[in-house]
Amino acid sequence: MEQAMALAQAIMTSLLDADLSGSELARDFEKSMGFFWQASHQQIYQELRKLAAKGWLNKREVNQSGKPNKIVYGLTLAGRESLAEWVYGPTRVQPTKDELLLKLYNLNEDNVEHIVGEITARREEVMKRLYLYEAVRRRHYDDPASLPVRHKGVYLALESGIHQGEQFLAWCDEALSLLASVEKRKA
Amino acid sequence: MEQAMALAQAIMTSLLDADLSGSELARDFEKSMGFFWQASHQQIYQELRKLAAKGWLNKREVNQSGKPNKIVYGLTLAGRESLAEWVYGPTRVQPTKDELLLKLYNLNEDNVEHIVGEITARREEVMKRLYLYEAVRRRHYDDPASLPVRHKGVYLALESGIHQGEQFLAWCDEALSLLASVEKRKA
DNA sequence: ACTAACATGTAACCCGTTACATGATTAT
DNA sequence: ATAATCATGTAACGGGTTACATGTTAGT
Repeated sequence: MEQAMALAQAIMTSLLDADLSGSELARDFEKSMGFFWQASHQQIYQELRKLAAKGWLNKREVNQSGKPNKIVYGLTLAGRESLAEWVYGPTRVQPTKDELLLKLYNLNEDNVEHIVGEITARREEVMKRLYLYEAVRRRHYDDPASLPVRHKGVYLALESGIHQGEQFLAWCDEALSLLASVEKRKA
Repeated sequence: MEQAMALAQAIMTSLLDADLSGSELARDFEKSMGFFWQASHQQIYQELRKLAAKGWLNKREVNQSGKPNKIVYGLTLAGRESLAEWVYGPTRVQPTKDELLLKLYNLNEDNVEHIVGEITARREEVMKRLYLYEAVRRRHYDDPASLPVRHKGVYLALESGIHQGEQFLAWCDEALSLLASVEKRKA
């Protein structure tokens, strides 16, 4: 039934604490679990319909003042049970595909400069996201050991994102310093 | 023309140094660039046909003693030029989707034990790959600063994999130590 | 002969992306 | 009115995965 990457479970997980509409979910994916899961709104609306048809979600329309109505989805009991079971199933990882690393295999005197530029730009992006994550950590997860169990899990996921970011910054610095010598030699 | 992740360029990059057959490419993807790019043999055979049709690769059959014949592909001049241009195009990243992090959002007293088991298993896997990468580094990239330009790029890609692995091990340790307290409290 | 490994494929299906469409509300 | 934003979709396309198919060589 579930062959592909678990978008269904990602959505249901987002609904653990609060009922959300499609557009809210799409925004949530960018912010909360965005660093290890992404989905477009088209994907989400489609999946929501499937999940509702399976009886794992229920839907209700909500009037909003100043905005068009939204359709809010919530987990059913069957949905919660299915999600709880899913945790014991096989775990898949879909490793990163990064064209930047591929480009590095094609490095030469002509394109060093361009690639150095790309690395620099990526470093900036990652640093910005890292600031956000660390702000969240400081605000909500100051004392991890005292958190309730489930929040410990969320904290660890966030930590994973922070570690990855820091690792990437360190790698960028190493790369830029190694490539600086190439650029000089070229000049 | 090229909308999706650059499998075509990944293949052509693998053919920069040596001509290879489909099955050799499939094996190469697992070993050399496997940590940031993966492709099944079905995907590769299909893409090879497209690339040959475009005139970016040429093919020739090679007799092997003790094995069935293989069809070896090599870059044409047009292929090399197209690859060199591609480096200046936009760079896409397809971030990791990791169900383990998603499962962490669903952490509770009942499943902690299972999740701890999964983290431990993943730690083992990553450590094994890390040993391989570090062996390669020690053997071929002992003195990065003195490498020819393109090998500097390959070295940096490898370094990226090593950094990621080390970061992941550190994260596992943090996670396991935080979750150990949960398991004890449960007992 | 039979099995196992190697090498190259084909076909069906589904997921995810891209592009486009529709209606509601607010602001100017 | 018109433009801009929000919210919810539909449709087409292509890439990737899964399952299956075919032939070759080596070993027993």
